[in-house]
Amino acid sequence: MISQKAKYALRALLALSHQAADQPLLIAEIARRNRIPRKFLEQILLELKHHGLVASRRGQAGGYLLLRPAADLPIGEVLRLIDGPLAPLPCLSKMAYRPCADCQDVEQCEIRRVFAEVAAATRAILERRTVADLAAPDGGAETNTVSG
Amino acid sequence: MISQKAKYALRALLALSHQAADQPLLIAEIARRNRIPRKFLEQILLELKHHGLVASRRGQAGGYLLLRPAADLPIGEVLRLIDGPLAPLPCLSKMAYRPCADCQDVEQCEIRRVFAEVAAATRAILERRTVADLAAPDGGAETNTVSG
DNA sequence: GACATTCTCTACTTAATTGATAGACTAAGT
DNA sequence: ACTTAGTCTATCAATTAAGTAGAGAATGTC
Repeated sequence: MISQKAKYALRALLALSHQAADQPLLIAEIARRNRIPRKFLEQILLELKHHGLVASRRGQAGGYLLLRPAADLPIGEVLRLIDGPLAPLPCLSKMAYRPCADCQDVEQCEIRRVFAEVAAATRAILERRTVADLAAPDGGAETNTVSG
Repeated sequence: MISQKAKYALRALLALSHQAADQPLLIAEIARRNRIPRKFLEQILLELKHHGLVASRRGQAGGYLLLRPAADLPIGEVLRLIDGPLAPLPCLSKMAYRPCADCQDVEQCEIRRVFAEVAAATRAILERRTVADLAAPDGGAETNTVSG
């Protein structure tokens, strides 16, 4: 299960993606539209800013802006920032590799092999699908479909 | 990430799968071989028993037995018992469907669409791969490969 | 330069979950 | 009756999840 925080982050980024590049969106506005607790959203956006996904301006006419086109922002990247590794086992994570605490030889781990398939499958989806894909209207035209 | 408990459960089931059908395996033995905390393993096996995956005998020559051939025991079934739904969102779970707390219309949820792909992909793997697949020796003969 | 606006940062809280540990209890066999 | 083993319930410490609180710092307006 992805966390509530990650869901909020994705929805916030989606909201920002609808915005013109010189029209920042207020935290309060994003929170209101998406029914996200405002103070919680502040933290989330700040985190996204620290990781370079969004920018912000303070004061009058301030708010948040997306720093990349939504189509260049994979869902997987957002999830990694917020929820940590996509992989189902630490020893399968590309970005945050860690041998599992309890198996002494990673290569010999029986469980690893099967979950490597899962890791590959989810990566294939989450690194291809972007925030722009979240916006797809009626199941129709998606941005990055292989078939189209 | 799958839980430590689920890893233990899978390893325990794998250990049981190597056993003859009339030769129960002791909790203590499974724990020792797989470096699983013994009392924790007791709970896990009990849970698996309550869900009908294994049987047990008490007293002298007691221990645990697998109730189905390992090849009929999908990894996904074990994970569901131990870690809960496989789906990345509650509203995508087949076994434990729940609308997400914060979106009022499930059909309209933007996030849902992309994660439905993830759910389908992981299900495809975890419902096909079984405990028997964990045992596959050197990357060679697996039980359920589509290609072979 | 006061003032309102809006983001920034740090700390805190509360509840649930994870990964265990403890110990009394019950059944089976000898 | 005694030993061997599984059964059940409670408890615990650490971590995480989700959210709240509030002081502070930049920015623009009058």
